[in-house]
Amino acid sequence: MADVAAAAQVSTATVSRVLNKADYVKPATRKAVEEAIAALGYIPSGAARSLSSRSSRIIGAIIPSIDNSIFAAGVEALQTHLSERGYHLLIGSSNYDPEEEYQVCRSFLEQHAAGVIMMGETHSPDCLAVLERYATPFVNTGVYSPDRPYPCVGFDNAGVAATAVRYLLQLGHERFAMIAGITTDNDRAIGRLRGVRAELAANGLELPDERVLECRYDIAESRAAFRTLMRRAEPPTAVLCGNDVQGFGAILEAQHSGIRIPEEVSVVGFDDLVLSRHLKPSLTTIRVPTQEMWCRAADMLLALLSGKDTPRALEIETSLIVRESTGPAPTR
Amino acid sequence: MADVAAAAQVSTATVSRVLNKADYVKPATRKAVEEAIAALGYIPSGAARSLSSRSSRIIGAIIPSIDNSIFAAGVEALQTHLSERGYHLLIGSSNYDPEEEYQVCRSFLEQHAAGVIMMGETHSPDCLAVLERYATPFVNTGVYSPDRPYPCVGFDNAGVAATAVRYLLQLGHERFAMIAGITTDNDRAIGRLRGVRAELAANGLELPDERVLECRYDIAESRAAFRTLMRRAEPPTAVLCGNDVQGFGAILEAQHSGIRIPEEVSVVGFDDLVLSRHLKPSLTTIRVPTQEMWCRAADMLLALLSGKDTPRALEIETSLIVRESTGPAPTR
DNA sequence: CGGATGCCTGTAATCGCTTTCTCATATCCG
DNA sequence: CGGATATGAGAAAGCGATTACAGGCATCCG
Repeated sequence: MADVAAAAQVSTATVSRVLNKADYVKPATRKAVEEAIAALGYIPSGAARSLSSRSSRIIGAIIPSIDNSIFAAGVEALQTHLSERGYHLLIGSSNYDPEEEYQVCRSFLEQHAAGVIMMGETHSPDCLAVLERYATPFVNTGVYSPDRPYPCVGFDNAGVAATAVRYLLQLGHERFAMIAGITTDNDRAIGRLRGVRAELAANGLELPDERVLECRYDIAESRAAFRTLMRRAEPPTAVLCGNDVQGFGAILEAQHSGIRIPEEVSVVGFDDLVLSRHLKPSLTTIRVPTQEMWCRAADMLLALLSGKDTPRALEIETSLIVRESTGPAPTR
Repeated sequence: MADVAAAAQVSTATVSRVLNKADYVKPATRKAVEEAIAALGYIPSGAARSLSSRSSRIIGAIIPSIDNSIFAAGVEALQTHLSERGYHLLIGSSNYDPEEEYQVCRSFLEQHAAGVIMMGETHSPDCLAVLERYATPFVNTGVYSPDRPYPCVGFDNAGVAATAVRYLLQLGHERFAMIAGITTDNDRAIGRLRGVRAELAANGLELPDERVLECRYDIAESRAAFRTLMRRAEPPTAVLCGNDVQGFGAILEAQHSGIRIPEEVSVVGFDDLVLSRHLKPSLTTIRVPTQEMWCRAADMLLALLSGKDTPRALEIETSLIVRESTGPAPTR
């Protein structure tokens, strides 16, 4: 920076002013500084900046697993969105484990992250405490809980899952099953399962435990789960999946074992991944505008950072996309 | 840090020594400091550290697009691998554009990245220059060019693609087509196409331009490309895809338009994504151990950073995975 | 025409750590 | 037992920015 200042015949304070677009700087001076910067190929030190300004342009995002289309698409959108606003994205994955999430969070704080975006609202007390202690704002995504004190951008997983159930009820289904995500420490998975249960209960139907199989968002495991369900004495006529990947597992397993979808059994996914519309049969699912969700979460976080006032809970619209994998309940 | 030092009744220099695991510190003193750190919930400032030590624990990775399973899996593995070694991963995407890559690279340098990992070996001169200027080592992944001066971890795209061609030739195929990735600024896509062309030429066969369709790694575009190829007067009996996603497009399009794979046409992918084994027919492809590739790239970069000596070019083993999507050439 | 005002720029302290000296103490050996 | 050698710990100088604070110089107005 001293070199730039010398080259432009100004002080480092002025260079700093030019860099930060603030304050008064005479156009001619500004130009001289900018030319010096370009000529010297000067890149300001982010470390020094954040040290001295007590703020950084780094945002951390903690994702359960990047290796899942839904998160990958979100991270991609987030990265682009942030970089357009001059921020950098630090990523970490928690593997759905609050303790790992806490560790990642600490490492973000170590890097002076200005804010953090996390999935869900189930965080370890330590994690919340350390964020609080370092006065670092955060936003929960994938959930919508206006009554809770934490900023969030997402939707009501239970309510949305209930929508899918209502649609299947209209089609005359009565024997339901669910391939759910692992519910341990995963409020989204829990919410979806709860929503399904509640809506069925409201219609006098039950979802017995043996009709709920939890598995990871993994095609092989989901295929196995679907196979297990369909081999039961009384197989379900409708299978709700916790996520599209599980829906893919169901459809692919059906293709392999000759089960006809939707004639024998209807399948509904959740997320609307790109592949869903291309499979045969295509997958009926809940569309979640992932990219938008992450960008809105970033916006909210940036607003929080700059002290702008912003709603602290934002609901993202989801919609049921009916495709080929669902149909009327088979008549026995 | 001063608080910690005070609590442990030592100087900040000693706290620093404890933190950096170096130098001599009496076990008792070390323990006192560690307890003080834990008691105060102290998190050292990465910015101050890198400012003062002129080195950071940040590695930047520039990926063309995170929203592609192959990169997502790689990034996931990379993040985990680095975090186990005390490093943080900064990510950026280039959209296959060298200029964007350069900008991302600059922003990494701004954050004092200790090293950078990039895809491929096609980088803008500016990018190379700035990395050089800031003495920041980098590793190219997805390519293997032992003769070039830049560290790389990957494989010979042309050579590997040729393997797939040889296999198809053995099956009696003579009319080939290729759904290639967009070759602009993408040396991997170029290499694969070149390898296919070369191997065919070596066997007296030609791959005319009208039998090569470039499209993005996107199911919809690949479906369209496959459809176009198969509607030709003389459709190919073997279609090579630049990537598994394009292979998925081919298989899914075939499912929809009633084209029988492999009876009418054989399809080969590249990468061996998870879905490949689950589609029906399952996709014959080249397996690329992505996770391993990224981890080895990280290892090489860390070795470069610590001055350890390390080979500067590492070849990753790929293998042809024969599945259901390929078979003998149809007899006319 | 003098002082107030506003615009622009410089000086220097500071951010939280690392690291080089420097020095005190403990250990060792002949 | 004395001096050389390790070992352990502190003092203080930066690292490269930001940001009060201060001050110079036009401009403006009474």
